[in-house]
Amino acid sequence: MLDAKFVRTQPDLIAAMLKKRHLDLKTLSHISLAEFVTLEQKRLDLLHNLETLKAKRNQAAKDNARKKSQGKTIEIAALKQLTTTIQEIEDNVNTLTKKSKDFLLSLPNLLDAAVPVGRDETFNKIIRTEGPIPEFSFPPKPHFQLGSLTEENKRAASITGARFTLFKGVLAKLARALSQFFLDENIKKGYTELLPATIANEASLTGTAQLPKFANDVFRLSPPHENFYLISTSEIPLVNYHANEILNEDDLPLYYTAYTSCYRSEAGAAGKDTRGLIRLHEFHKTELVQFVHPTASQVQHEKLLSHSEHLLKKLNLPYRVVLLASGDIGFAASKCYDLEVWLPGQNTYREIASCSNCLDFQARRANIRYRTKKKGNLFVHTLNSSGLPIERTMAAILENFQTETGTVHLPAVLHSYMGGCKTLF
RNA sequence: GGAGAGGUGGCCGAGUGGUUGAAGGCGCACGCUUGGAAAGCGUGUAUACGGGAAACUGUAUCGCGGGUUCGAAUCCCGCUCUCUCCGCCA
Repeated sequence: MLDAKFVRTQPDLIAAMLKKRHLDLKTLSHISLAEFVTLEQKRLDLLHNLETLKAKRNQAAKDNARKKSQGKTIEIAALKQLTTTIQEIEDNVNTLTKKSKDFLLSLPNLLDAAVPVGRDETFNKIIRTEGPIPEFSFPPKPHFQLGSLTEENKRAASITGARFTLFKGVLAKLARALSQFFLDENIKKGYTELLPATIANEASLTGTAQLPKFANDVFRLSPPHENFYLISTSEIPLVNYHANEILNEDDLPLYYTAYTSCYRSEAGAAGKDTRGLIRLHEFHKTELVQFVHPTASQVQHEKLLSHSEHLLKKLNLPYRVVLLASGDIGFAASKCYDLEVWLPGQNTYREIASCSNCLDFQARRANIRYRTKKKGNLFVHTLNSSGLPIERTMAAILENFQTETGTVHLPAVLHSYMGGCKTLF
């Protein structure tokens, strides 16, 4: 969420940001920027009016208290009328305040100056490419044709449905090994491990900005549990871990990591990536979240990126770093790097991690501040990155390290996590 | 699921209708004291929004939302969370 005062005093900057993002305000909100500015003006006028009347009432109540203690009579009729008037104006103010807040919640974050301007992902900027692309003496297969994945996917579909998966034997063990490996490495980098619930409430999803705009992308429980949602990422519990808190300035930065299941409805993705492990309704992911001092967030963003990259490097997976364009970047992010891993079976790079600096956008929504000695309580900056998703990493391992006979050589760092097993299938 | 108790500032804790944004304590900051430290003494110490160049000032906030009242931390209703006991349960 952006600061109300900022939006009403500099609406042109908001308009410019929306244009860069190629977003039409009409699709976000039923009121325009100009209407918001007049709405705010009206709200502040009424608020001033209301506060004057309340001051009058408070003074009268104090006078009455004194009179009563002196045994004098109290004049009530006029004050009764005053209370009625106050209630009417207060109702109006509340209505306007809610409209104003709804509008602010529907606005995406401001963009960093470094974000490439462009309509879609074709404008993303490739920052660097890491690791040699493997060469095969045979046509490399897509991951879903390796091992027992085809068969297990059928079973998963019959148990649940499309876009669900199931692992058996060594693949189940590989998933487990990866989760342990990721958590261990993240802890080494200074992250504190959390194991949160994978259901969160409406306030938490609003805090990280999955709500109100992206309600279609998440699974919601049925009544009477309609205030509960399945988390689409553990960023939700990790960021909201400190919701409504005032942190110590000296404690920043705070690092958290969690391995959880993640649930996504993939509402707009019909027909895309229908086979294999790339796009699932339920997948597993280890996530990285940082709460940092505003002056440090640029530097921390690069550091966070290096933490995600570290995992890919340890696994010897070839990847590239991409800076997302204004039309492709997420709602809450002001600047975002994607890590894209090489998938030989598809002869392309695919997103495997998303590393975002949200500035104070989420902190404002979730009310996460830090205490300063001189400047009062200020909003922290939040950053998040994948560290890493299990299924997409498995797909990358299977495809990059496959052999002509169909076996797969595991990266050395996983051998101990696999109980000494070095080759799959 | 049943019964009960509770939610007050950074923390602990008083307050059951009236100049209470809230006693007292702890913590913290600054000063005095000391060779130095501790103790002691003094002063200060919530947040948000609005107005003001500033000093300062108005409003709101005692879990959340409603209600009663001239006036609510205090009374009433709903919700929520925590704790204790019972039941059930991985």
